[in-house]
Parts: sequence; structure tokens; C-alpha cells
Amino acid sequence: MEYNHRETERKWQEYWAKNKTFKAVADRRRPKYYVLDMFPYPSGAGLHVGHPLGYIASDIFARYKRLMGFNVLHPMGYDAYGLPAEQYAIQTGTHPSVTTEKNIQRYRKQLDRIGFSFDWDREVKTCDPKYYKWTQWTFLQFFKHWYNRKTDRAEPVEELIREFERSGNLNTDAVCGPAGSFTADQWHGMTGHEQQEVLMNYRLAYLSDTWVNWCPALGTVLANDEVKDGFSERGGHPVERKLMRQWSLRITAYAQRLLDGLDRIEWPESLKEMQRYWIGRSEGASVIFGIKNHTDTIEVFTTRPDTLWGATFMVLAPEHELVEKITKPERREGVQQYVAWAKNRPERDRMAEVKKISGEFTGAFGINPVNGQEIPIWVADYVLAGYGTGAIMAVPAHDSRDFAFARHFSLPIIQVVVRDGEEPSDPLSWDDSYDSKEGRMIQSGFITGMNVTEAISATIRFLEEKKMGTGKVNFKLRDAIFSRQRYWGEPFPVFYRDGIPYPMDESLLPLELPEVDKYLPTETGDPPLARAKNWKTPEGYPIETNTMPGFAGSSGYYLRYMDPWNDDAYFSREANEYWRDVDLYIGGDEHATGHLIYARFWNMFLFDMGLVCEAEPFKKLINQGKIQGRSSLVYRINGTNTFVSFHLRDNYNCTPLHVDIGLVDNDVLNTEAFINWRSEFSNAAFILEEGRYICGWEIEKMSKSKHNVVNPDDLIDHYGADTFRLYEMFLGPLESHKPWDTKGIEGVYRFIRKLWRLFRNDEGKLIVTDGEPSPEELKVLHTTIRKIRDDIERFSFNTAVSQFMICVNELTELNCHKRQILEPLAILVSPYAPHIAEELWESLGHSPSISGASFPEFREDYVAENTYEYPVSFNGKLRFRLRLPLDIPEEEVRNAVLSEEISRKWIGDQPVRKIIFIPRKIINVVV
RNA sequence: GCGGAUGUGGCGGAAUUGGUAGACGCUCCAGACUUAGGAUCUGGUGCCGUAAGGCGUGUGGGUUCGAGUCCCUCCAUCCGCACCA
Repeated sequence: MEYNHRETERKWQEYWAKNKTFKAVADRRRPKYYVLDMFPYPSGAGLHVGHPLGYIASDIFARYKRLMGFNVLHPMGYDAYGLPAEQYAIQTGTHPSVTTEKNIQRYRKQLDRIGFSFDWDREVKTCDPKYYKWTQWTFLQFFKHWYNRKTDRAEPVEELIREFERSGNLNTDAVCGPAGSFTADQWHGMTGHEQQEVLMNYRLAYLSDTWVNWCPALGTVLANDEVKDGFSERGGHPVERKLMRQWSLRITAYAQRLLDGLDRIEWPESLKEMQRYWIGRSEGASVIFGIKNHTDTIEVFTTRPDTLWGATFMVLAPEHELVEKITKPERREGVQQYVAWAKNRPERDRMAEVKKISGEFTGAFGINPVNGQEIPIWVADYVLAGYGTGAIMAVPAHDSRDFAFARHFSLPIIQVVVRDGEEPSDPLSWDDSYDSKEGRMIQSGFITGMNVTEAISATIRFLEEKKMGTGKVNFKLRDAIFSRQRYWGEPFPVFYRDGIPYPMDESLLPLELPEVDKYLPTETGDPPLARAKNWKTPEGYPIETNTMPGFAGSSGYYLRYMDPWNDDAYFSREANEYWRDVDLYIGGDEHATGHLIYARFWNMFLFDMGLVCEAEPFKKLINQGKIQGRSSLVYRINGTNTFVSFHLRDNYNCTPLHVDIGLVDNDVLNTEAFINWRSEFSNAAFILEEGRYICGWEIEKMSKSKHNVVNPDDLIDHYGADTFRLYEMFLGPLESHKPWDTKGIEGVYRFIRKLWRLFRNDEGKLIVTDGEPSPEELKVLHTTIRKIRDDIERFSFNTAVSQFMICVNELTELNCHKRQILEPLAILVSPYAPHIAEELWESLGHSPSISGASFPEFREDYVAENTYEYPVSFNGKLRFRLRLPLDIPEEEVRNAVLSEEISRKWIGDQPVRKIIFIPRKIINVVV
């Protein structure tokens, strides 16, 4: 009787659900371990074989940790707000919650069939009011806090108000907007309205006019990480820049801490690099340039204050506020035209035309603070409004962009750095700017002769003394725009009185998402929530109509899992102090600069508030690779409906077409099925090779349009969840991208049945015996215990599966059916193939569940040997093997090797110069 | 342009610290059982060669008794970022 995976898997899935086998309960007596998957957005298409890869890996690890005695938290939930459900609602009128709930049900069904050990009692959905109550609550805390640079943490705005009442903001050092300075008297003199406007500059969640990424097709703004190459990440629609009044989160306040924290967490280096780059720290100086005949000044940021003497012009971004003010009347027309053109140009054009040089002279001159030199001020779009101050000093000799610009408009170029051993040369003869990372200063006033490093600090000191600049650290990271002009998201618990936003009372949370008649903006262009009836407070004040972005709900979900039933708090202190942080987080690297940076920020803020006890939320993170599709191709002869087999295709002029992989077995096309596949192929003819039509193949993204999608449900029907889990792991290293080839699953399926046959014979009778295991059998078992343990610890799941196969192959060979061997083996495979393991465990007379068993202990003495088969090389080339005792003295090795008949052949009449003997490794004879 | 990664049989991959390259599996070949096989089992399967043997981890060089592994050079592919001053 063959192993019946259908019955067995259903039996155990029902058992686990009914008995809540994987329910996690905080227990101070046991060490905790928190294993988390990035929760999915439940799309309408359901899961394909790529999605569960990371979930299977984390599940294996979670089950392994249980066997090792840890109290494991392994929850799952849904990132349920998102554009697809809303776009569908716009088209069909179906409420997004309906679509979302349906998709969640489908996901749940698919997930359940794979046999995960999730504690489903802790499930969270971001669109559930019980959950988003705390997303809204956290937003209010951001609103009610400011960032104190002196203490380097977030503090309540109430305390800030008391400080303003005492001494204005003269002693305040905050990360804030352009607040200006005021005294206590001035503060008291302000109206309540004015005070609120001042405070808005300090809040960590603040409302301001910002240049945003506006996506007309989606009717909403997008965060920087939601834009790729000038197009929206979801949907691929064009994005433009627009000035809008928006909520933002002051993530920039945490830039340095977010950067420093990276050194303390075990994440892939590439991912950390991505975040470092996204944060974009650079050290330099802020320098203040005067403007000829103006009282205004221009502040620039430079990483190379030492090259100030080489600054020959300045450039303002088209959006810079001084452009209008300083442009000379005779230049006005040209500058206005240029600015209008540059501002309205779609973002994608600007990015595509980076090498195209454009700009206009304003007619104004800046005054170089180090030498009083007057240099022309230009406007050009190669200077970005969003970075630094939106203005630069141009040093064309040593910056390639400035160089190109200077060449194009014939502006002067002055060399101020020369590398050691080189002489200054005429910039007119250069093809590009002169690399100046190292070298000596020339033509640079008092810093002439210094090396670059000395010169930088000397210049900063000089600027600070003269109050014309200061050393400064600049970050590329921008504040996170937090408003979306969409329906399907968390409403802001904020109302407006006289145009000033006020937080709702926390006792009124959650502020539930209202019903609307249509999921579109209003005729006046307001977001969909403006359609909601009575969208105002009981007092009649209008409520905010924007909703929160997708990352709002996903930034703290891992905290909510710790205590998801709590209605009085985000999570209890006790729960957080027990579960603390995520020990292992598995998910895709597409979240590198989105979710993974927002979540760290969110957590750090809650850490400042004293609510969470760990500053970093995710201790170790692994990016699982993507599973690619393996497409099948047929070759149609151009202009005909005749298809030529793969190896004959070069003889014809033909075009490859994707064919559904369901019609192909082992690269052989089922021509009959192909003819019936689509009406256009009903009269297809074939040119065969050896009587068969062989398809070509290609590895590419799994997608419907390429007809290469593999669905886990079909595979689980046919082979079972255990086989599916093992095969997903067997495919290759967890982190690497790898193609899916259904063919290979057969090997793992054979393994499962072979494992079964160690326990039961063809009639289905238990054949486990109680005899004492032989040393050989013990050696197989303990080699496996060690290998499985070590492989799981280093997340090498593919090699662990290989070891299971080796173990079962060897035990089959040895005809071993002994309980003392098979019982530990069942435990070993249980994290990987939990259903069959439970069944075997039960049939050995144990009461369920095997997840309560202990991981078998490895015993060195069972694998120890007293001889070793040495590979013997001559001049590094392996010639034969020789079994020698392990304790053989080195002197005797020479004799043993040279006395072998075969050695004479490889030595010949040459003298033996040396014999290398490495115990337990190798013998190498040098002749 | 900058940053990161990866190159091993027909395919997925293994080799954890410089020490037997190709474990394990797929494919393919041969055989057994069978009315039959797309079931199962046995054996073989890096390349060249009848063999002895030679050659082999993207390329070229180096260190070493010994290199897939360390160092330098170049090439290819993938990913991320990209006028960031």
C-alpha cells in the first residue's frame, strides 16, 4: 500500500487547527523566538509557487526552534489596503473590502494546504478597524511629538510648548521646518492660530506644501520609493512633480540613527548598502554667498569647501525661491521661460535627458565668501530642488557636471587641486574635470599647499570664524509623504478648525472608513472621502479627506502580533518585554527602501516613547530569491501556421511563441492539445524531429502572459504538501533566484515514498523493529543529525534535503527498520515534511504532536572512525586512495605510501623530495 | 557612471576552515519486471580517448606541496541607484 498523502495531510491539518497546536503563549520560563514572514497583499490571482518559498523556509525554522525548546511566535496576517482592490472598485462598484475579504479567504485556503505552523489566532489585517485603530493612534503620537537634537530623541510637543513659554525657541535645537526664531514674549504675543502654525514646523507628522510625486492616472501622490524611473511602481503610470499641501512624517530626524542601526543588525550586506545609499549621508559644509546689490544670501551645501577658490559660478534649481527675486529685468523673460519649461517637464523626460545641458543666466552675481570674487548666478535643472539647499557653487575644474556646464556656456574653469607628482595644466585642454579626491591645493589663498583633507577642515574653520558657513552633514533621505488621495486606506483622525488641523481625541479611535457613493475624486478634485456623508466631527468640523499610504499599516504589524487582542493599547508592555523583537524575518528585497526603512523608523519612534524595548525591530533578515518561470516556446515559420521543432528551427525563418507549459511534458509538445488550445492553431502543422515536437525554453518572470505560471494547488493535489515543501527547498539556496522546473519534483516524491517504506511494507503493515542498531546504522543517523542541525542553522535548506535523501537511501540499503534509528529520523524530517512525520510519529505509538518532541542529540562517538581513506596525490594530482589508521605516526606514512606497488609508477626514477601529510585530509608526494 | 552580487556537467545545484571537484536530484542511456508503461527496481551518465591516460569550476596571470575556494587582470550576466553638489 502506497503512502496516501491526501488523507494524511488533511488529517494532520485538521488536527493542528482543532488542537491549536501552534498557539503561542508568552511564558517567562522558556526562551522566546520570533519568526516572521513579510505578510502578503492578497491579490486576486492567488499564490503561485514563488510566493510560499520564504514561508516554507521560515516555517521549517520555526518548527526546528520548537524542537530545540524555544517558545516560538510565528504569526501571519494580511497587508490588506492597496490599490488593486480600489481600482477594481472604481471599475465595478464592488466595495474594496468585499474584494479584499474574498482574496484573503482564497489565500488562507492555499496557505492552509501547505501545512504551516502559524498561530492563526494572532492574525492581523491592516484594514480591520481593530488593527488600524493603532495605526491611527501612532500617527497621532507622531503629531504630538517633536525631535529634540539635544537629547537625540522624540519628545512630547507639550514640553516644547512649555519651553516656548519660558524662553521662546532661542535654546531649542530641533529637527524642524523653517520656523524662524522668537522669544517667550513673542510666543505669548501670538494668536492661537499662529502658535499652531509655528508648532507645525516641529511636529513629526506635519502638514506642509511640498513638491510631491503626483500620479495623474492613479489620482494620488506617491512616496519616493513608490516611483521607479519616473513611473509609478504599481501600474507603471507617469509621475510628475507638483506642489501640494500634504502630511509628511519627519523620518529625516532619524537619518543618522537609521544609518548607525544598520551596523548592529544581521541583514544582507547588499540590502544594508541600499539603505545606506537611500539615507545618503555626506559630510561637508554649508557656505553662505552674498549677492551683489542684494540683502539676500544664498546658502549652498558642498562636500568640498576646499575648492571654494575654484568656484567660478553658482547655480540655482528652477524651483529655488530666490530665482524670481534676483533675476535682472533684462534677463527676466528668458529665465521665466526656462523655469516654466523646467518645472512642467514630466519627470521621465528630465531623467531621460540628463546629459542634455540647459540653463539661463539670471544676471545676478554671488560673492564668494573666501575671496570676495563676484561670480555669475545661473538657473539650471541639473541642480535639484530637493537636495541640499537647491543651490550650488560650481567648481567646473573638479566636478564633471559643472565642467560640462561651463564648457557648454563658455564659463571660466580654474584648477585648484593637483595630484602629487603632477603639474597644473591648462583646463582648456581637458576633456573632463580633474579628479581631486587627493592632492595639494593650488591658487587657493591661505590653504594653498595643503593637502585636500587639511584644506577642508581649514576652510571650515575659516568659514565658521567669519560666520559665513559651517561644517554640515547632509542627507539624501527625504521626509516621507504620508497623504494619499485615495479611498482604500486608513482615515486620518484629524479635523480642521479655521484651516488648522487638530488631532481627534484618542478615545474616539478608530475613526472608521466611511461609505462613499463612488471611489473617485469629487468634481472639485477632492479625494474620495470628501464624498462621504457627514464627514465631520459632532461639533461640525470637517475631517481630513486624505487617507494614509500602504506603508502605514505595515510599519508596525510585527508589534501588534505580540498582543493582537488588546483593545486598550497597541500592545502590552509585558507582551513586548517578552517577545521583544523579530529574531528572524524573511521576505523579498523589493522592500529595501520602503517598508524596511519605514518600519525601522516607526519602531525607533516607539522606542523613544518608551513603548518598545528594542531600537531595531528585525534582528536577522533574509531575502528569499525569486522563483522564475520556465517558459516553453514553439517556432512558427513566418507567414505560415507551420511549427518547426526546436533543433530544426535554424533552417527556417521563424518566430518563437510562448506556449502554455501545461501542453508540454519534458519539452515534448502535446500537438493535439496544442491544436485545441486556441482556435488560431486549429489548422497548425508540425515539422517534427524523431517523431516528436521539441519545444525551446527560456527562464523568465512567472506571468500569465508567458503561460508559465505554476500553481501550488495542482502540485499539492498530485504530490502532497510535504513533497511540495521539500522540493521548494531542494531547488537551491534560499537567497538565490532560481528557475522552477516541475519535472524535478518527482525525485523528492520518490524520497517521501522511500521514507514511508522504511516504516511500512507493501501491505501497509508496520515493520519497525526493536532491535539494537548496528554501528553502521548509528553512524548514518548521527551523520544526518549533525548535518541537518548545521544546515538549518546556516539556512542551507537545500543541502539538508539532500542529506535526508542520502540517509534514507543508506538505511534502505542497510535494510534498517529499527525504532532507535527511525524515531529520531522522523523528528529530523518533521520541520520539512510535517504531515508524514506526524503520521510516522503516531504509528510509532506516540501521542501527537511531534512538534512537542526534542531535536535528537548528536553523538560524536557514533560517527568517529579509527581509519581514514587518504587520497594520495603525486605533485598535486590524485592517483590512488590508501586507508590508514588515524593514529599512524607521521614517520610511518612515508613508508606506507612508498611501499605501495602503484607508487613506483608515479615516482619513476625521480627522487622523492617531500611528503605532505595532513591528518584526516590528504597525502601529497612531491617528486 | 556608482554600488552590490553571480559565473561549476545537458539542467537545478554540492564542495561549511586552501586538501578526493561534480554530493543530491532531474534528464538521458542500458537492463530487469510487465500484456503494456509516462509505474517500480538495478546499473551507467563532466569532456576527449578502445585503453593507459589527458583535460576540466567565465578569461589570463600569481601565491602554494596543493586553488572552485586566496591575490591581481579582463570578460559576461543579473540586481539596485543614478545630475545627490
